[in-house]
Parts: sequence; C-alpha cells; structure tokens
Amino acid sequence: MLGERDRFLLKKLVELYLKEGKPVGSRTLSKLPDISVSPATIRNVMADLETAGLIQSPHTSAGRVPTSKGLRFYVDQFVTYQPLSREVVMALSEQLRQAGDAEDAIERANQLLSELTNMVSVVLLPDRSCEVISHLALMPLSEHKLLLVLVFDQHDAENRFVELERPMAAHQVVRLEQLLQELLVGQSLVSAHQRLMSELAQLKTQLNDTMKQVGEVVEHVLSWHQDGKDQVCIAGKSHLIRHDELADVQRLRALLDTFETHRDMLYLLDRSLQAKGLKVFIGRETGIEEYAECAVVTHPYYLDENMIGVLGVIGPQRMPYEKVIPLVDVTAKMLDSVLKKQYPTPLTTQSN
Amino acid sequence: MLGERDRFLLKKLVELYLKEGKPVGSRTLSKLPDISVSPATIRNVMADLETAGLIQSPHTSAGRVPTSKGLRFYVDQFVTYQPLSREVVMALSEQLRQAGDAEDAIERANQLLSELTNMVSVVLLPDRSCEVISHLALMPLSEHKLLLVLVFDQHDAENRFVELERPMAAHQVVRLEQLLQELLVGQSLVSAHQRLMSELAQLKTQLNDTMKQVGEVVEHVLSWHQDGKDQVCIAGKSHLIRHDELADVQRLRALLDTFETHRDMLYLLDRSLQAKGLKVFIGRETGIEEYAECAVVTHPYYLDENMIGVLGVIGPQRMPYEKVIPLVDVTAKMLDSVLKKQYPTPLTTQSN
DNA sequence: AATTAGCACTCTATTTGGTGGAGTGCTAAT
DNA sequence: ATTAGCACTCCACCAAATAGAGTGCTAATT
Repeated sequence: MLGERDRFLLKKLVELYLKEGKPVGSRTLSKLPDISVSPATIRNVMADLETAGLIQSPHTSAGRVPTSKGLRFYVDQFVTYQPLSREVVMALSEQLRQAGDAEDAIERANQLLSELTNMVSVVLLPDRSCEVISHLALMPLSEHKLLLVLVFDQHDAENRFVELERPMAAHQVVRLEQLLQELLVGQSLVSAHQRLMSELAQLKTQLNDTMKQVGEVVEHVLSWHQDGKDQVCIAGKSHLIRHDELADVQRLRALLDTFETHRDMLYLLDRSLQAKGLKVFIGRETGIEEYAECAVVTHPYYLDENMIGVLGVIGPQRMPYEKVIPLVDVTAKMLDSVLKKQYPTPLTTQSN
Repeated sequence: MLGERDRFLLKKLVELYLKEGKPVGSRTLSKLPDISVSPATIRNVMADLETAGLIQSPHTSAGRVPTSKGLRFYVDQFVTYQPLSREVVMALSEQLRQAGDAEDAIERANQLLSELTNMVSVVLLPDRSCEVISHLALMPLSEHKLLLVLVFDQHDAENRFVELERPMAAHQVVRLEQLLQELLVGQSLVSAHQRLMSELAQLKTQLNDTMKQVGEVVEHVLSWHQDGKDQVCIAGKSHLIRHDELADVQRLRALLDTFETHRDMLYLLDRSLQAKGLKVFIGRETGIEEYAECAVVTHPYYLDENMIGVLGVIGPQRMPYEKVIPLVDVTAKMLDSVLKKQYPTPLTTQSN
C-alpha cells in the first residue's frame, strides 16, 4: 500500500504537472517549499508509484507524468471543493436568471460553462418529446397565416408559423384552436402527433372545408417534432485549439468529428445520467477511443426532483480539476435553482 | 500595362497557388498543359508581375506567391461564377425551408454556409429593436404565471414567461392583454418600451390592483430588449484549425479573440451592408489588423426589397474563391427567397 | 533501516555543418 | 521576342555532435 508520504508526493507531482504540463523530475519536486526530502528519496518513491501504475515517464531521462489512474487517484482523494469566487457566482447567477425559458437557461449555462472553464461544454437537453403540452394557442396573423404556440410543462414555449393556402376566417380559427386544445393538451408531443393523425381520419367527413388547413397544421407539428432529435448541445469548440496537449492535428480533427455526430457524446452523457451527482471520466474511462487523451466532468441537473438532463465539460486530461469540478458542480446546482425559481407553480398546483 | 499573356499567366499562377498552397515556380507553370512558353519567358513575365506588386517570392529561390493585390486582381477579373452542383442547391434549399421562423432560417443559413465552405461563417442579424410588433398575446398558464407572445413584422415570434407574485383572475388577464395590444402593437420594441413607461405613469391612479403586475410585465419586456444587443452570430469557428496557413497559434488566438468581442466583425459587416451585392475583402482591405492574413466574402440579404442583414464567410487569404463566392451568393439569395416565401403576406395585405 | 550523495548511463532537444534541389536573374544565342 | 545555358542563392533535409535533464544503482551516512 501507499504510505502517507507517497500519497503526498503524488499529490504534489500531479499539481505541478497540471500547472506546468511538463514531466516532473525528482529534483524539481524536491525544491518545492513544503518538501524536505532529497531527490534520491523522491526517486525511490517515484519508482514505487510507477510500479503501482500511477505515474510513468515518457522516456528514460524525462520526469514523471501521472497516468489516467494517477489522475483518478488524485481526483478521488485530493481535490478539495474550493468555493468559487463571489464574482463568478454572481455573474453566473445573473446570467442564468436572465434566461427567457428553461431551454434558454440550459443553453446559457452551457455557454457560460465553456467560457468559465475555457473548454468545450456540453449539455444533454431534456427530452422534449416526452414533455406534456400544457397549453396551446392559435393566433391569426393574417388571412393566410397563423401562429401556433405550444407550451410544454409550463417550462418551455415554442412557436410555429402556419402558412395557409386558402384564407381562414376568424371564427374558423377559434374553432380550430378549441379542437386542437381538446385533442392535444395533456399529451406528449409523440402521442399528440399520433392522436391527431387518427382523429383526423375520423373527422374527415365532417369539416371538409377547414380540413385541409388542419392537415397543414399537423404537418408542421410533425416536422417540428423531428427537429427535437438533437438532444446534445455543444459550446466552445474553438477552445480546444488553446490546449497544447491536443496539438496533434490528426487527433484534434478526430475529436471534433465526434462532436458532429453526437452519438458518442450521447452515450457518455447517458451514463452520467445514471450517477446521482458529479462524475469524472478520465481517459479511457470514457469508453470512447477518441477521448483517450481527454477527461470529462459531468453533473446532472434537476427540475423539481426529476433528473432531466446532464451538463459537463470536456477537455484534455491535464485540466485544472480543482477549478473545473467546482464550476461544473455549481453551474448544475445553480441551473436547478433557476429552473425551479422560474417555474414555482408546477401543473398540479393549478388545480388548487 | 499588363498584356494578355501576363494576365493569363497570373491567372494560372493564382489557380495553382490556391490549389497547392505552395509558391509556384516558372518551371512548374511552364509544364501546365495550356502553357507553351518556356520557363525563361515566364520568369521575365513574373519579374514584371512582381514589380507591379501582384506577386512576390518569399525568398530568393522559392517560386512566387500572389499578394493581396494579386488576389484582388484575380477575384475581380477571373473568378467565374460556376453554377453549384444540383445536390448542394437542393440540400441548401431543403434545410432552409425547414426553418421555423426568420431568425431560425438565418441561423440555419449561417450554419450551412460554414459547413459547405469549411470556414467560419458569420451573419449580421436584422436589428430586432426596430422591427414593429404586429401581434401580441397574453396566455394565462396558471394563477401566477402568464406567457407573453410577441410577433414582430409577422416574421419572428418570441415568448416571455411572466411570473406573478399575486394570482391574477382570467378577466384581468384579458383586460391587460387588450391594454397592451392597444399600447404596443404597431410600435417598435424601443418605442414600445418608452410608450409603456409613460402610459403607466398616467394610468397609475386607475388600476391600482393589477398595476404591480403590469410593472412586472414591463420589466420583462425591457430586460428582453437588452438581450437583442448581440447582432452578430458566428458559426464554424472550429473549422479554422484545419487551415494550415493559420497554423501560427499566436495569430489564431488573436483571430478567435476578435470573434468574441464582435466589435471588429460588426465594423466589417456594416461596411458590407453599404455595398449592394457580393463583396470580397482581402487581407488589409478588411481594415482589421488581425485579419491581415484572411479574406472575407459577404453578401447582404433582403426581405421584401429591404436589406436587413449580411452574411458571409471568413477564412485564410488562400481560399477557393471559385467555390466560396458562388456559395455565399447562392446562400444569400436563397435566404431571400425563403424569407419571402415563408411570409408571403406582409402587414399591408392584411387591411384588404 | 531509512535516507542521501555520488556516479555512470540514457535519452532528448538543440545546434552545427554539409549537401541536393529548386528557382532565380542575367547573358548570349536563336 | 523568345529561349537555352549558366552561375548563383537560398531553403529543406540529414547527420553528427553537444549539452542537459533525469534516472537507477551503489555505497556512504544518519
């Protein structure tokens, strides 16, 4: 097992490596103010740490660099959750509070996180297709144009313009709105779509005139739903350039390409969704070959005790964990509170 | 003046340079299939082109590279607008047509342009604060929560949730909606804000009860308006990594930093707004020091004959102009047509 | 028994010097 | 006016040499 001193030296080595990005030698380490053993002793310890698989040297006469396993050890044992500076917290809170709706808040959190960490930030958006339509409105804009407003779970609203081939009178619009409200409110987007399809077939005989119009509306709602597929949102990709450890253009491209498909990212975020709190994936722990040189820090976020998504950052394995981990943690929790604060009256309260 | 042959050789030289990215020598040029003069002759011509400032050699024994001036000459005189492949046009059209509203369409165009050109794409969004509110609705979601829907010029709709401290009865909501409609419809966002402020002061005495609620609504509309500041939208930043000519990390960072502030970009896009059609800025023509190694291709876009914004791409000076120029051109024009098609009934038609 | 100084050794990063090739400008021949 | 020929320049590339950082091992020290 590792003695107290070994652990301490590992900690110092990792800290220095995270700061400087270069292999750390025994001499360099021995010169640190709070280390009072000789380089030779450190070398002995280092040899032990190396056989334990926690550090390794790139080549014979370089210093040591922590392995993924070493970083894991460091993160698990030594990272202290330093409180963030007041300014950062204030800025975060202010920015998030200005969000228009839930989705906006989540995207802002994503953007902010990427800026604060100088890394790529990513969010898994809540699955809109399962959210329930709580309100619906149909506004006539002109004779040939309507605006369909859908509100989901009272958190998010979306608009969809509806172009009409034939003009539609005001009373028809009102009737259509009522019909849609009856059919769709309380349904999820998926079931609403199905419901509308089947109902339309039945009603076909009745409303011959406006029917074609309804058909168009359906088509819009439908095509819209397909949009919702894209559940992953990535911000700050250009930050990657700044990291020297990813200087290899080949790898960098491969990394960027995985961002395009979203598949790998989804896989990873789904796994973080299992964990209840903050989670750190280092190197191959991500399970994605292209992320072998990277680390990912994630935290789920909640709405009224329901876990609805995940947010996190991805960067090089050599990232300032002491800063990133609290930032992800705080951002996720602040997002929770904003989502809750913005919508203090869930649907159930309405029936009081 | 430049003779016919000189011009032809310049054209060939630029084409080769754009393709290969390396200095072009007289021997290489002489071997091209449609060139039948000797290297020596070409050298003489090159000497002339060099004194004319159109080309230059990085050092004594390298080939020649076009200067910004040379590229300008090339773009002005030789770039032929090759029609785009049918697939590209179809893909563009389809993607744009799926847009939900005008802003969505513009952002899609931006995204598409960056993907098609493999460069950074940028749009100047229409100034929302000058657009006129054409419709307004206030939907009650629960006792404590309303949804304010604003429609601008029939092109764009935005939602804003309004939290209420005290519950509000349905009839009050209806009354408030009418009041807001009377006050705000037909106003721009800026004037609407002012109007509301002054009117509220006058009405203060009357509606004591709901007044506080109205105050909150105002606050929301106001804070929203501040959001609209961000008129520039940049896509595809990560494409920059792929260009070898911008390999210098220092410069690349400087470039990325200018994207953050938006100031320089705004200046440039404002200038393109002056020009009626497609515009190419090469190197220092941009007027921005950080863009000295870059070129920018822009085209304004229109809505019903009104120029409302600009879109364009920015990349290294050595970019495939024959592809990029048509792409920017077509994207801008297709955006025009989509914006027009989506909203075929301008406000004036309504009064018929 | 643990720690440390000393030393031979290894490997890398950097410098230096040399060589081949690509390209040029000039001059003289066509 | 064009072209062949030639001397010249400069860079890209390679090899050898060098300095330095760091190691592991052994023997001395505490």
